[in-house]
Amino acid sequence: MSSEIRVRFAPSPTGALHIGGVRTALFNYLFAKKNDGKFFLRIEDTDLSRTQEGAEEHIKNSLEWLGLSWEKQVIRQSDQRDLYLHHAKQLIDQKKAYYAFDTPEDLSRLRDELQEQKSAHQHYNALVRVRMRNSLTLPEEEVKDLLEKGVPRVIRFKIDPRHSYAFDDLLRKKIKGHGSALEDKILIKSDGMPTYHFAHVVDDHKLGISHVIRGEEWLPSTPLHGLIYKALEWDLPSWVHLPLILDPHGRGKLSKRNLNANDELPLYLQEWQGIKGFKELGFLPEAVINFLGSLGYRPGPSEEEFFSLTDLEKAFSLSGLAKTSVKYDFAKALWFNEHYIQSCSPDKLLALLQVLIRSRPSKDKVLDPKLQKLLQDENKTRKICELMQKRVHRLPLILENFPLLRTLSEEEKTKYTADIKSLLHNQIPPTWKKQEKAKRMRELRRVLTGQEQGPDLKGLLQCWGESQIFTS
RNA sequence: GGUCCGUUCGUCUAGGGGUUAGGACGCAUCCCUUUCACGGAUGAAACACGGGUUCGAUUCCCGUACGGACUACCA
Repeated sequence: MSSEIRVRFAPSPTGALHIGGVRTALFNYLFAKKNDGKFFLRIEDTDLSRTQEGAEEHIKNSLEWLGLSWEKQVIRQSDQRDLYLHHAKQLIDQKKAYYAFDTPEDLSRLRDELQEQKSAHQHYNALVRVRMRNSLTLPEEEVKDLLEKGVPRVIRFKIDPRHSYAFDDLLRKKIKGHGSALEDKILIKSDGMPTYHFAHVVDDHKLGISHVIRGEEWLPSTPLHGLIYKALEWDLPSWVHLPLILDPHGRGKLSKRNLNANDELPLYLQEWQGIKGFKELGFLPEAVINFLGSLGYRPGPSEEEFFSLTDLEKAFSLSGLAKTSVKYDFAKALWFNEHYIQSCSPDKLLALLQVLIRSRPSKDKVLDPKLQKLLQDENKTRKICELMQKRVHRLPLILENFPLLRTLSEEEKTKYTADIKSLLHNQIPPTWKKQEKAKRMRELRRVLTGQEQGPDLKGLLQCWGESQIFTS
C-alpha cells in the first residue's frame, strides 16, 4: 500500500460538538493538509439510544464554520452493522473471540463479588470467564441451541493474560500493557451493534487510516485496540494521543457538568439547545483557530503568537504538540478575538456587524430606538464600527456598549447647544478656556450619555447627528 | 482499589548538562489621551520534592508527592 497520510475525525452524534473535539478535528485536519493527505469524517453512531437528532448537522456546521473541510465520503457506522458482524464472526471461528450469554444481573453480581474480594483487576477476564455462561464453558450443543433460539448474547474478545504488549505513541514513549490488566471487551453488543473499540478498528482499517489522532482518554484502551488489529492480521496505524483540555481550574476533563453555572464559558462552536457557542457570542473563526491551535501546540521556538489556518496548514508538525493537558483559559480566547476584530478592515467589520444585526435572536434585548435608527444608515453603522472597533473583544459588544443618547431637557439644550454645534464642526468651542477642556468634555459626555467614559465624544456627536441630538 | 499518562511563572508555553530560565495572556504601575479603551514602557511572578549520574543538573535516571485519564452491552 501507499504511504499516504490518511486521518479521520470520528465524533459520536450524541450531542453538540464541544471544543475538545474541535481541537482534535483541527489537529487531524492540519496533519493531513501539511502532508498532502486526506481528512475523513466518520459518524460513530453505534449507540442508537444516545444518538441525538440534529447532532450530525451540528458537527458538520461547526467544522464548516471554522473552515475545516473533509473528504466527501462520510461514513456512518450504523449503516454497516453487517461488516462488523462479519469480522467478529471471523474472530470467533479463529477462537480469538467467543459468545457470552451472561445477563445484566449476572454481570452486576460478578462486579459486586470482585469488589468484595478486592481483586486486583475487576474485569471479565481469563480468571472470570471460566465460570461464566459463554461459548468457552458451555457444551457445544447448548451454545448452538442458544444461538438458534436467539437468546441475547454478546461477542467478547479473548485476551491472553500471559503476554505483555507494547505499542508506540508518536507523542510519548511506548504504551505498555499487560494482558492480565485487560478485559475481554465486548466487540458486538446484544443489539447486534459493535462497540466503539471494535467498530473504529474495522473502519480505520477499511479507510486505510495511517494515523489515529485522538484524545488521551483512549490511551488506556490502545493496547486492546492494537490486539484487535493483530487478531484480524491487519497493519497497525500510528497513534497520537492528544492531551486533554481541562476545566479552567484543572479539576477534570472540560465538560458541562465540570463548569460552574456562573462560569458562562462557551463549550461549543455554535448554538446547541439554546446554549450559545463561540459564533453567537461574537467570535471570529480565525480567533477560535488561533486559540485552539495554541492550546498544547507551538509551531516552533518563534515568539509569534498569531497564526492563521493557512499558516498552520503549511507549518504543522506533530513535534509541536505538548504532552501535558491544558486548562481552558477563556481570557486568552477573548484576547485573540479582540486582536482579530481590531485587524478587520472597515468593510469586513461592517459586513460582520450587519450579519449580526440580521441574525439577532428576537429574545435578545431590544435595541434602543435611537441606535436602531442609526443602524438603518450604512454610513452611520460604519461610523459606529469605527468608534467601537478598538473597544470590544466580542462582536455584539459593538452594539451593547455603544453609548446611548439621553433626551436633553430644554434647559440643557439651551445651555449646551453652542458647544455641541462647535464639536459637530470638529472645533473646540471658542468659549472654552484651554485648561478646562477636559472638564467640559467630561461634563458634556455626562449630559449626553449619562456615562463617565466611552468613545471619542466628537466622533459620537457626529455619528448621532444634530437632528437626533436636539429633536428628541 | 487497579492500569496508564503527565508535572517550567496563576494560565498557555520556549529552552535545555553551565542561561540574568525567554515570550504571550492575565495582574500592577507609568506614559499617551476629553474619559475609558487602544497603543507604548516598566514591574511582580516558574523549573513539585528527595535521591542518584556528573566538575556541574531545571535539563539525564530512579523513587515520592501531586494532578489527570481509564476501569459500561457510552463513546
